[in-house]
Amino acid sequence: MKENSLLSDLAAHLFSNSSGNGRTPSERELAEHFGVSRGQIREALAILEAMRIVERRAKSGIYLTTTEASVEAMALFARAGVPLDPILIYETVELRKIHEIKAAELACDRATEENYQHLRDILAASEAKLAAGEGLAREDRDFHLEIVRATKNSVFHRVCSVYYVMGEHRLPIYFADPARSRRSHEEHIRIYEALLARDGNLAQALMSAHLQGAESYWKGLIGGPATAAE
Amino acid sequence: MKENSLLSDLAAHLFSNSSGNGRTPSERELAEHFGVSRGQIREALAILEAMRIVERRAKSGIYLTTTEASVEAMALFARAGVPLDPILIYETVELRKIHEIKAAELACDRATEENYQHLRDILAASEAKLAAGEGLAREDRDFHLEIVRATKNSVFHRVCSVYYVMGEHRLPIYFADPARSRRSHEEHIRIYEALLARDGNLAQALMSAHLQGAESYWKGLIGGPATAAE
DNA sequence: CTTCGAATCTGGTCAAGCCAGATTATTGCA
DNA sequence: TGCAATAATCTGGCTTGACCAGATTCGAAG
Repeated sequence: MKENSLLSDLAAHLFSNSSGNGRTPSERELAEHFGVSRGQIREALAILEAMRIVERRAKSGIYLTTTEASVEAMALFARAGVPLDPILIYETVELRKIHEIKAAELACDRATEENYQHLRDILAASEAKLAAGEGLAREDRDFHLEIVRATKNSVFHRVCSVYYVMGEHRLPIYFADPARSRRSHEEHIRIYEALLARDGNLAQALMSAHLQGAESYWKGLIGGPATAAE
Repeated sequence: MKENSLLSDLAAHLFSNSSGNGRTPSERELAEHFGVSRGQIREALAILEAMRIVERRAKSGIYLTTTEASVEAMALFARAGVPLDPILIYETVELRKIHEIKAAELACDRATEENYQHLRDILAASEAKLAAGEGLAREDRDFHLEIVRATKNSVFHRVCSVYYVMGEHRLPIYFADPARSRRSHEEHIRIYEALLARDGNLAQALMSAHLQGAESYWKGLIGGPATAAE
């Protein structure tokens, strides 16, 4: 959709065309290689530098940062349309479990009427989508993020948002199956009820079971964390 | 240190000089306002757009994205030297507790000899720093991140790295107190021993207590989550 | 083989300009 | 007066060319 092909192409090119010391081709060379002006290259490099993928040293050159790519980088790449390594998806699901189970617990203590209203709205929208035979990708994201929002921890919400940005291209596939969508929706309803009852233990358990579904799905798809087979 | 003043200045300027529809001044106006060329402005805008703070519509204008700032934005701002809202620090500490307690548990199952060796190296470096009367900011970060790394979940590690980037300017203050540094170091040792013994429950408990110290510190400093004073 | 200075390279920055669609102002008709 | 068609203007996207000054490199002198 909103792809920035130069950004990802450039990143790929830098990784494969850097010297032993991590120095990459010069801006001028890159510009020529990609058939664009230096300005375009500089703009992309500015982003890459902000992501800490690259370091620009004045009058010296551009160097790859040895640090592994940051979350920001992952998110930005995802937003630029760069596909995510399957193993990262699995890891992301594991993290989601950690985050969202805890979020469900905290939400039981901190959720306000506004949160509950939003959740009801989202569930109603889900119902409508299901009736229309459409996927629930957006509603699923909204539901889960609303629970995180109910923790009243904005950083928590921001962090979790990243997952959904990264999974933006894959969620629709997950929800393409009507039966899965229906089951997911019903689990959401039960989670909502637990939250409303402010039953922390139940909410955690339900959320855990709910996310287990996603985990098994991805595990089955990519062969687990240690045996990632195409 | 690595400040990009134009980036933060520009962001601030955009927020206060946008029309009702979120449209900001044009690139040419911004260039003139900041006394730089359009190229500089475009580079900064590219980053702001990558952070989803701004949207550039061809032949139309630059518009503020209504979405609240993303984690990437927070991290990038932090890296650019923009101070963090105190309330966000408190929220970050809460999140750290969620993450790192779980990380300690997982690390007990998954840590390899390499992780243990790194932890030992870090503890030794801490000892040296303490003897030299220096702060432990870097070693503290390394210790905690190594435990996260031991979970063998790279996304987990990336997410947690963001916290330390955001707290980069404040950690040195925390560790300026020798007594606090010493106590922190000793807690690290005990956590390491629990990890080595692969005692998940103990590791969790120790990590929880350890982070409680940081939480109280920040809570005392900013007056808690709901009563942020000054 | 080392040393030191000059030619070259590099990122940082600026200026001026063209393009074509979006936007806005203006004109002219009903 | 009201509105629609038209022209002038504005805007981001992108390119070319140039200058600076420190980093780097390379070759000549010792």
